[in-house]
Amino acid sequence: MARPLSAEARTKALDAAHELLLERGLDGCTVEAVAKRSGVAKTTIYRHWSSAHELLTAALRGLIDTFPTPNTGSLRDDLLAYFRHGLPLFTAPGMRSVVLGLMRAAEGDADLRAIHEQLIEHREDPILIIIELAVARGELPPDTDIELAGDFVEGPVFRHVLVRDAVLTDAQLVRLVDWAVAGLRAGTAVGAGAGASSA
Amino acid sequence: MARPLSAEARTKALDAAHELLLERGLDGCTVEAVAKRSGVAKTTIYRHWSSAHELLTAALRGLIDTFPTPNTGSLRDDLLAYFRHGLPLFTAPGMRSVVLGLMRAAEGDADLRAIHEQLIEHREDPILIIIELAVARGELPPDTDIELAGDFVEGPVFRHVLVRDAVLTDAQLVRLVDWAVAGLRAGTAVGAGAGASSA
DNA sequence: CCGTAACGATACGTGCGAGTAGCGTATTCC
DNA sequence: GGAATACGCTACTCGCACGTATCGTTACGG
Repeated sequence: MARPLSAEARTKALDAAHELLLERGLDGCTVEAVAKRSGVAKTTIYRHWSSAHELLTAALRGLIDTFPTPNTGSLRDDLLAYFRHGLPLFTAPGMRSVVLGLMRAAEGDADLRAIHEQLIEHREDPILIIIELAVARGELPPDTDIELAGDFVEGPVFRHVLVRDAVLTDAQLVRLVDWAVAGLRAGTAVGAGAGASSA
Repeated sequence: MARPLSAEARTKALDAAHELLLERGLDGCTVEAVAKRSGVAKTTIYRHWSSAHELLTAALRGLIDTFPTPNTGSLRDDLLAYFRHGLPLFTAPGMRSVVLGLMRAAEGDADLRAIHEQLIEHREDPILIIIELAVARGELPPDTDIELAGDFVEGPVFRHVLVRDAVLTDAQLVRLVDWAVAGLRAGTAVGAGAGASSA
């Protein structure tokens, strides 16, 4: 063999795929669109990835490896740091389509399902790690259902940004986080409002 | 004119469309699929609806007009009633695809956008009405941001069911609702756990 | 009871993206 | 420096859904 697959073509194609994902979402990230934008010929793309599917999953994996897992020692601060970093990504023009499309695709697609899980499921989701840390610190009750708490914390942001397609101001984010932390803390101390003595 | 458009064909097509939406989601509800399943010829479908788009929106509207707005006098009970009724619909095999696809489509599609808003936005969303009632009753602080509270309350269920595609047991639902109510109540009465003296 | 128009069936044409084939050119390993 | 091979390009087939055209058939209304 005289000539290896060029890293340049690969990089250019992946970059274009990332751009298309962010700008036009999952449906806009077709092989033909990637070829057109990147300048890499469609045939060349098929030399690097055996199918449109593999290109897409590769591009997606590249995108989701950018979420941080803050550890400030405070649940509230961890959550704020996480959301403040992740929000711009979620609010990219096509990112809603990516996330939502991913969920749809996850229904019947093994490869996308794996990405979906890495994006959202246990052990890979920074949110869950943040909550586990809070439980370990004693900031949350030891019997806290981690994954359910993850829904409780991240769900509101999801709904606001992805479902309602609304702008989430920092003040609103802070309020959501405060509500969530208060709710989780009240989780055990049901009968007593005493738990709220935190602030 | 000698023969009106048959209500039977219309009904059969809409029924098939509903089935397809619930079973196979937005993408599975094509004119050809509706024709095949309903036994109504594709040409006939186009006599009733001028485009695939109109058929789809008609079918969607038929689906979303089924959500209740309970008013038990208790925020907690209203929320539980709402979710207990709505959950089976959300968890139909294709319903996630419908809701999520709707959000994606809502990005650029005027008609779908209208449905999207009816489904999720202000004044049409039972969740928001439930919260408004709670505020009016004094169960929640008068300065509560209704829509943000809607995110806070419904978001967790969305994430659990739609995003994570997990089963939501009734015990988990109760816990989420309790967390949410506790969080919202703690909203203003920050310094004092006193507000929780309700229960 | 007769005409009108909806009905089902079939066959098109269109658009678009996946994936393939063949060509001439450029590059890199040996 | 030469052989192998990736590269870009063009052109193609295929599948699928939309939407239209044209049948013969059937049912309703006047």
